[in-house]
Amino acid sequence: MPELPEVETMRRGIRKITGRRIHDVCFPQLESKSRRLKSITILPQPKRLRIRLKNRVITSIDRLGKRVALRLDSKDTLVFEPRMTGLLLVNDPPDDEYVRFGMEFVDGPIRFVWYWDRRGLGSVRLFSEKQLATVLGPNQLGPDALLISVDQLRQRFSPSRRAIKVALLDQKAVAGIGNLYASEILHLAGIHPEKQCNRIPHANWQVIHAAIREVLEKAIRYEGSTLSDGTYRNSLNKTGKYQNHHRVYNRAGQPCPRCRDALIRRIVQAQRSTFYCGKCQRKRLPAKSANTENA
DNA sequence: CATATGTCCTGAGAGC
DNA sequence: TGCTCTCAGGACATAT
Repeated sequence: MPELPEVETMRRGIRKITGRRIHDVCFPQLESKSRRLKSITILPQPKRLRIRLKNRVITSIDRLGKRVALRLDSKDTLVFEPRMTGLLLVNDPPDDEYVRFGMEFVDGPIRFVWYWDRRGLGSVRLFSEKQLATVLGPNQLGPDALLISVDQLRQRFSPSRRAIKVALLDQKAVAGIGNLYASEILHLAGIHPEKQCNRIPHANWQVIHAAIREVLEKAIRYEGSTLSDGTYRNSLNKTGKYQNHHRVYNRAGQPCPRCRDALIRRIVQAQRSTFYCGKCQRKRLPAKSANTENA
């Protein structure tokens, strides 16, 4: 489930192709005889895509939320969208049916970049400048989770009646946060995932903002999370390490790492699992006791 | 308009 | 053993 940290790790893993010329591209899945898998979305059609990519120079590599964007000297942008199981792998062509797309480079340290995708929910798409602006412009994608300011966060979230966990997943509100990191962020911030945005006190947005940065930056340092299915890998096909630092995700029934007392709970919000500590993340503040100063 | 739900896809694992 | 079923959650389409 590549989210911001995993996609940022992919971007860094291929950044040495910046300035390099695409010698050729290929579509291994389409060329293999295995008709078992559905094809991923490739736009435009492979034949036309190859014409527009061949001999183009990559001028820069950006991340757009959970997507990797290669800017070309033609002003086109090649966008990889991994969704659930997509990966960008470097060199060693993995010899299996899930390799969907490849780029070859003649010079530089990286000879090949591969787009691999088991479930095939992801896509490889080439956009003109104009297309990119309409498909992935500021109206479709909110500020990046690592760049958004406290005020932007508050302005975009606090009017909403949605639960904070559900709102954090909305890429139009803020780009890059997915199901795993939303739970992690809210646990660090001490906010109940079902708390409605419009009932979150003004000052708490600063806490949430800080938690977003802290969780995502640490996850990037550990090169993302490889879950028990082992799917996610960095560009060298190595597992991420942040799963060893998860506070709540997939830890239902285990003691909360903060209070070391209550057990992590799992609930479902918008058909997705949410994990939290009922003690550290209260929906309402504990009732004030009149007897606390009794001595 | 805001918000909620359904859909796609594959492999793993459960249950019988 | 081998079948059916459920689940995982990215983004988007459709419904309320």
